[in-house]
Amino acid sequence: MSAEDLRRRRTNVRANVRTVPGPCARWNDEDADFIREVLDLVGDKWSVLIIGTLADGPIRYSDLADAIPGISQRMLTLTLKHLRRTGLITRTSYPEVPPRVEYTLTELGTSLLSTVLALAAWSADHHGEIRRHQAAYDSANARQADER
Amino acid sequence: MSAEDLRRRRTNVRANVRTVPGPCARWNDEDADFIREVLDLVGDKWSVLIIGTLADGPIRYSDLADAIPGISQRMLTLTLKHLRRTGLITRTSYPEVPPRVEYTLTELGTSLLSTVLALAAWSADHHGEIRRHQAAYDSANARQADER
DNA sequence: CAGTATCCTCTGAGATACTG
DNA sequence: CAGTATCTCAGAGGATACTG
Repeated sequence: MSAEDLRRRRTNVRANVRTVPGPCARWNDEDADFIREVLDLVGDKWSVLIIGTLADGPIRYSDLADAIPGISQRMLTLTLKHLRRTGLITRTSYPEVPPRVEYTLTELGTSLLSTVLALAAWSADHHGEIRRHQAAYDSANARQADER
Repeated sequence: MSAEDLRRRRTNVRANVRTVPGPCARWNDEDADFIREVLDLVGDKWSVLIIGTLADGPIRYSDLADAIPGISQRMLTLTLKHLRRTGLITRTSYPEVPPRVEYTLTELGTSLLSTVLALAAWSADHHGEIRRHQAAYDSANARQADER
């Protein structure tokens, strides 16, 4: 299945159902799965940060830890395993003393990175707007709480 | 800050640091925050599904529940609140009997949707490749477990 | 250096029951 | 219809200590 198909397909499914009884369209299970798949991949706290760091070229475990403030060894190791299993990164260990291990972004990983960066860019672009909405929403809620 | 800046900025920061002591670049805190912000927004289990459903036009609470199989009332309500607070959707209640409430995607929400759909499309495109990597990784691990 | 192994906490999310 | 109120639990993630 191709990229452009996704949007088209869901729209079609929706349209089909809508013409039958009324408004009650449902997600195609497969489409929902694709969303779950990416979220499972990049929806966690560290994956994107790691992938972004690897974008600058191969890097060692400890340098990775330094580059990503706040990550615990446990989470670093776990996330690296996860990314490796998915084929987004590769691990190369050099039999030296002291041991050296480098992590590298695969082509698959690079292709994902650019898509994810678009998301971060969206956030950067609309950050102000979002903050304004949140503030408005919160103050409206505070007023409601007062009235009670 | 603009969309194109994001990539450029991080690269610069990285380059600056790299020229000083060695490889030990760190994420700019602000950039990492942008990533956290989107993830907090769409990284959960239901947000994207809801946004995607709203893309077809305003829809009522109960129709939303039907359109998204598996979601609980609690999660639907909670996620709707979250999206509303961020300004991605709006809520309009019509004072009728029985009550009618419609949720509508804002422009902000629409702009996010298209970006997120790109991610889903990526998943659709690389799904096969990912599955192959996972299978390979798992069987390699199973062999290791046997050898022990 | 590059990880494991444990323990612990806290939150995301489901199930169920109730209400304006 | 469109929610709210509780209870519950699994697992994501942190802290700390240990190891090939």
